[in-house]
Amino acid sequence: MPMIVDPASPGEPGRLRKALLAWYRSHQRPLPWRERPSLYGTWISEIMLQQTVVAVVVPFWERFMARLPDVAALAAATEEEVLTLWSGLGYYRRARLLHRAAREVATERNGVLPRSRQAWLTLPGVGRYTAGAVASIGLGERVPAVDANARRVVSRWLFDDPNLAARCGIARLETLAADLVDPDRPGDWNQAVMELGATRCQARQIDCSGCPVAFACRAGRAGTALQIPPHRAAPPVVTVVTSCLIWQEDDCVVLLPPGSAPAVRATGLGRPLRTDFSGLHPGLWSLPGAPWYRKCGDVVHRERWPRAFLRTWQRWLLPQGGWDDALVLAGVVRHAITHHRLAIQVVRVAGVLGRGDKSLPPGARLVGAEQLDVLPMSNLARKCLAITGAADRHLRNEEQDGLTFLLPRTKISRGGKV
DNA sequence: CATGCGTGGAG
DNA sequence: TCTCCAAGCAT
Repeated sequence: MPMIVDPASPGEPGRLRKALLAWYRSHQRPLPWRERPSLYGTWISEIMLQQTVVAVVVPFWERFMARLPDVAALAAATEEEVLTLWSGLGYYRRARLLHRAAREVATERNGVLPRSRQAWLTLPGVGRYTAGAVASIGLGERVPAVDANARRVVSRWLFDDPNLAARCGIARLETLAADLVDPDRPGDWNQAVMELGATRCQARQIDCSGCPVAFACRAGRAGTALQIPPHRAAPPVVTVVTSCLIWQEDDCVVLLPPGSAPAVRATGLGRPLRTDFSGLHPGLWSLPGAPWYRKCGDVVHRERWPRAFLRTWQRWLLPQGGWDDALVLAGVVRHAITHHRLAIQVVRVAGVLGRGDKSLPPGARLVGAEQLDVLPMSNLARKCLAITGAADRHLRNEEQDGLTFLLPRTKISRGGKV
């Protein structure tokens, strides 16, 4: 690798540091974890920020910190409590690893958080980036924190040739980035690099004329910044159709416990695309659901989905038949999960118990509206529930006991009786 | 090293 | 409506 950090060119590190830190001081956003800095709060914020935009994280961080203000409280909490606080934020494995890490700190470190990047790296859910971020921001340790933003920004500073930049691996770039970290303000430095990447130096949109450190940027000078780093081809989008059931009894709805397999398997829709959901929404409660089926452009298939799912649910709930108007297609919820685009046929039924032989599936719970707030559930499930008005309170974003669920605006195609 | 894992917002 | 993606990590 021919590229070596050259502090004297494009600018001595001192000049680069001074310019970027000055910009950061006047441009940084007043985020809550910056206003009330603590090692624990920094840790929580960094886990929440993984692959998540700042604006989404803020209310979740506030709520989490109010409920579980220190590592002892987090370790003492149940996993269900932690996941409830995480509900809606996504990537739920982060929450379980965070909880596991807190318990590890409590039992194996006398409740004291690690005091170095090296030690942070041993905790579950803490990788190279997060360890560097927490150690530099929370402990003042002079270590790099190279996320996607930092990688892009530093690559552009150091390389003008996209091919050379592409061949510089993350480990190598981390070494190069380490030499740039400001010795006196490593936390501010790392945040400044990321903030620049998030605002002025984005992947597909750059503002070199407004950049405070344009003088130190080789790619900017060469006009190659937008090609660095090379963007990877996104996996092809897969369109999927599935169904879930809103099964009401009195004022309650049936929820299945974490880890439940699909309750039914539809016939007439071909081979399911996916039946194993053990990795999706781990630890969360869910509505009774069906496997995922690949959506074809075929009009015939499109018309078959609602009826196929209705028949399937009917057979599951009322095998004795003779109650044909009980099931209603309440609507279609659209939701994206990674590269999958889901169209979920939401089917509703009420008052099954007592009319037939059907009983609750093992582990299932009848949950009232007030309980929905204190159970860990995905936003996908909440969007489906919102269709019926069973979760009207969610839509009004009312607070209960310090918890506020921020449901996204959900577009729902209303269905009728079928 | 490739893949799976959520979600909402910007363009 | 659709594409792209945003402060990664574990496996």
